[in-house]
Amino acid sequence: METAATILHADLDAFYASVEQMLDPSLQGKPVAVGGGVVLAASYEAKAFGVHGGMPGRQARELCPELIFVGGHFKDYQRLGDAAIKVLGDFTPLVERISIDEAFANVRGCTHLFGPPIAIAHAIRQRVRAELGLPISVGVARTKHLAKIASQVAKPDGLKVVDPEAELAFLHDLPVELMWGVGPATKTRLNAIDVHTIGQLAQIPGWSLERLLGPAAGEKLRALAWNCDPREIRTHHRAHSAGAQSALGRKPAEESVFRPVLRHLADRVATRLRAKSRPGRTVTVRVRFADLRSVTRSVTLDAPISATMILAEIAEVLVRGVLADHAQENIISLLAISVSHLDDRAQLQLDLPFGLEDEKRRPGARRGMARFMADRAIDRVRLRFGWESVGYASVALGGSRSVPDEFRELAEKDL
DNA sequence: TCTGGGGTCCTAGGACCC
DNA sequence: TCTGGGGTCCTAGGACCC
Repeated sequence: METAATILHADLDAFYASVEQMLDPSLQGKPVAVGGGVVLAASYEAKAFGVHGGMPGRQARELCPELIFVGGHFKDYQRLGDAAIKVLGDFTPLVERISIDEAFANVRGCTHLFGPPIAIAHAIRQRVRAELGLPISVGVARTKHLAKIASQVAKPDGLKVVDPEAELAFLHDLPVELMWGVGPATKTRLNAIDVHTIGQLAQIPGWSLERLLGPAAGEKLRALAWNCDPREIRTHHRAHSAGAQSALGRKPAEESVFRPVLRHLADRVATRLRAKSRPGRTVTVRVRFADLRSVTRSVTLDAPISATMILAEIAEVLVRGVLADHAQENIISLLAISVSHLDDRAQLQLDLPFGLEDEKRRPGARRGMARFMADRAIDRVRLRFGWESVGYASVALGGSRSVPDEFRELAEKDL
């Protein structure tokens, strides 16, 4: 654990919206929303009206009549997000990227080159502003949790340093929902016992907190409230799962609906698994009904898979099972496929065509090999001619998707 | 206020093994 | 042989994060 405040948390402000304002100066100072049907990101001017990410576009327009919708320059988001994180990397190799627009860094080892952490934080903000034209907030503290909270407090376009001597004084006045791990449900439970600040949470006896929130969450929040955060900067992560989902609006729960959607989802997921040579053993599907309740089904195979059609068929069997168990539901609003238990072996390997139940142990090697070769061929064609040039179900779905695939790709984590 | 997509972790019960 | 304990894996659901 660090003894000095050398952990930085850097977070680009209203990232997508800021990029749009930078690319088109006429948008500066104005309420901007990226997206259309759904708001993917809102500028600070739009947030002042109550507009926020995830909100339906219609509702956003009602809150803010002069709201300007822009299409979204997804390639630029990726490029500029990478460039901003790279600025951190110019100071230290100890960088942990959290998402497209956010990262931790530990500057403990480079202060002799660049000065104290506050000077480095200042330099990072200036460089991102000068070189990329984007506002970025930075928090500096002794722990990741505190650095993250500091950057939230610093927003927008600010810098906040938490001195090691003043940590609890800083932390305990803040509302509990600023803590990492306190979302709407936990906030409601804490508020119900009259806990509103992190300081109040810190005063709750451990056993009481664990009874309220469960052993893991209780212990974790109590530790964080007393600023015991042992987490180190981790420079490389391996993903534990990969998935894709698609909101459907309201569609009948019929094969003609779910089959093409599942193929498209399986295609997206399996292609990523193959690209990283990380097949997985557990297939999970999620079906959301009209009332937004959702049900999951999963199966764990004896061998990992990454072939598109095998994944699609297993997903289909699972979805049929869900629908059979909920025969009274005839409208579905979302389908999802996720593959977990990803193979950790680095080397490339062939897919074995395992299916469900009795198929679980039956090789059927010829069918599997044919599918594997077909997938490889499609992967190669796409590499040269683009995703839409060939595929199983993309054409059938073309255009009907609510969110552009470019946006989906931004959210994908490296496997 | 129920709206999009890609992830992580925790819980609880059951099966199974030692 | 009716009585203990520990560990691992699987499944389903929930909360949370960006």
